Amino acid sequence: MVPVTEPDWLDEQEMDTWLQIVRVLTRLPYALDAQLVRDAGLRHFDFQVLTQLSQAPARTLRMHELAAQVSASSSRIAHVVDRLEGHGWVHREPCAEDGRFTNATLTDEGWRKVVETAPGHVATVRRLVIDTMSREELAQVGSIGRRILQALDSPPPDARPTGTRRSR
Amino acid sequence: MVPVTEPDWLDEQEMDTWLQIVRVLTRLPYALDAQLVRDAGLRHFDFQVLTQLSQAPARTLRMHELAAQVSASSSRIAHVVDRLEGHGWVHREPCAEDGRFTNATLTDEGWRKVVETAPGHVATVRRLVIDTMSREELAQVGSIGRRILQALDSPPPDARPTGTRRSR
DNA sequence: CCCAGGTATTTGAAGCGTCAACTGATCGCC
DNA sequence: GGCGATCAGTTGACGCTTCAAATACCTGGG
Repeated sequence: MVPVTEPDWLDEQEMDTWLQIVRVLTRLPYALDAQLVRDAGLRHFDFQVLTQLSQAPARTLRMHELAAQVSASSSRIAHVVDRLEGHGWVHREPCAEDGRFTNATLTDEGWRKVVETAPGHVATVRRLVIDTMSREELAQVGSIGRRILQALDSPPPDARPTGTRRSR
Repeated sequence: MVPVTEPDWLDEQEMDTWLQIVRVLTRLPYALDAQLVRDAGLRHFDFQVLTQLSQAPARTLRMHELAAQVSASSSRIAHVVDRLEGHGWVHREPCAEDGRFTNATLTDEGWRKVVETAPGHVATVRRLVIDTMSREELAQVGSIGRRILQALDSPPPDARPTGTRRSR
């Protein structure tokens, strides 16, 4: 019987870095939400949705495109767009050419909301994140982020092609 | 009237890095949860709670200490410990010396759960994060993480010392 | 022309986190 | 010694996310 998984533990430095990351993962989203809720009555996720629409041609995207751009499930997007539509910031309309699609469009009111909310949000992002780094660090973090996203996209080596589970 | 807030926009590189960070912030927690739920029926946050207890003297912490160590509100901790207690992984007991405190203790069963869950989780953390970085990058990310946490702890310059609210 | 299969989206229920209100217990001050 | 202040913790309601199931529409094959 093969030794299933030698723990392959994190050494001190690895553990320390991981700890910082977990803390940032926990607290940063909370802080972003807090600022936006306080200043604009908006969650960070909602703001991302509005922003994506504001940058799309004709301020319009199909639901599944929108979902992909903010890494959300279609169900989450459906609920969120419900809410945003309720506020009058987004308008939903079935696609004329292909009835399977639904187009979400940013309304003028939604556009105004984005414009008036953005500066405060950017200032927060600067203060909490961007301004804590030098130019070189900025580039490096960008690059590391891309690698992590790539790892997230690759299937775990666990998605075995039958009986090829590596014993690590 | 003072020019309210010059937008101070993010340049291309800053925006790119921020985008990567937002994506990681969105997707990494989801992936960590997914692995733990799949392999151990546990959310990442629950695992953090169990881990903190497992490392504490006598595997015991007061509720508010536990909360602080995982950056959670006391209310969240109360709910989570309810759940964990329901699984028999944690035991709650009012502190004998000072009736205001409640001690949360990791049970033997909880200890076993941590021990059997940890290797798979560590492997995931390695694959998704740690192994995407060189040693130097690891140190740098740790340091940047610390700076971001520090920024999260400092009050926004907006916490005005009376009548000094900047005009936004 | 109609049906099987695939894709896009919505819906509703269940679970978790947040917030505000509340209970209990200790401390300090007169 | 009693009373307000403060701190620890719990509770319940509400909102958001997830998950699974349902709907709606198109496409290709017989």
